[in-house]
Amino acid sequence: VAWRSFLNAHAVVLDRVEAALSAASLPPLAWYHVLWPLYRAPERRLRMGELADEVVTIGRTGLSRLVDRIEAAGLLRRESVADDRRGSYAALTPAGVEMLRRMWPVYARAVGDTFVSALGEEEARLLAEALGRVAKSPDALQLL
Amino acid sequence: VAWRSFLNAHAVVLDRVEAALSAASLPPLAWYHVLWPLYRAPERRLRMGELADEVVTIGRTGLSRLVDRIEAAGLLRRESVADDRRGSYAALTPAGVEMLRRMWPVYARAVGDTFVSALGEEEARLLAEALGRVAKSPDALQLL
DNA sequence: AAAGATTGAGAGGTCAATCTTA
DNA sequence: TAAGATTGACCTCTCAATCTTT
Repeated sequence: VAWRSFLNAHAVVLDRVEAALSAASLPPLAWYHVLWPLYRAPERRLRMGELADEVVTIGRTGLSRLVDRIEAAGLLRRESVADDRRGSYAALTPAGVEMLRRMWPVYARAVGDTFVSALGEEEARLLAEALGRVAKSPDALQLL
Repeated sequence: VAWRSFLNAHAVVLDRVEAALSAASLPPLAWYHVLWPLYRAPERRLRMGELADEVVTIGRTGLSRLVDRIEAAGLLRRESVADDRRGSYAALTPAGVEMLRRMWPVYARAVGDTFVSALGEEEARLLAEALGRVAKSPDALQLL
């Protein structure tokens, strides 16, 4: 029913987005999902755990490896935390900011063309509100 | 905006679904996505290519491997095609039908609890219609 | 040569165990 | 002992190459 359309739409739009990024010789969408929260953060850096909470599409362990790759590409670097020597920051570099600037229009255009354009203004507003509720539904973790 | 809630909702609901299946000692959702189209098909079987078109969340190559595993579990078997010796069917077995029966209530309940329950009746209808349009938007594959 | 499907090599993900610091 | 983060072993997906049949 509604769930089916939801799954299909997700698959279709993501395919188009990745294709658009790839066609522009840009990194995959996951990189954007990491860089963007860093850009918005107070000092343009976040602790790994905080970052993991933002990047909903990947687990804490996968994030570690992903950050490895992005760091190797020079778009962020790890920094140690002053008052807690266990933790580490992921901190955006200037090259990372620049990459965000290049990815954004491609990402936005792909989503606009395939997703937003299929929705009316009013529908988009309604959908955002309804789906916001989904994300906050109670845990309901009564196993078995 | 709306897109963000969409991505979050997708991640949240899928997590819950996989957790519910796993807690019930059932296979992952992808198996359901393969078995269900077979169940609906004329002879409870489809050619690999047709099946790949139904299972939107995976590519043709990944489907080959996935079908390997499901076949090894005895839920389907491959059959040769009478008039085209290149092709092969994936055909549901009785054990496959039984597995669908066991997965369905768990899957439905998880989606119901996290997704449907957060939407109103009217919203669900609207959403299905709007997202249906997304899946059918034109290809727009003017690279670069 | 092209179509249907699978396979080898490699990229990227998870779970459980580990290392370090609190 | 527990918390923050990473690593080792393993699993699954994709791309390009392959095999078979048309």
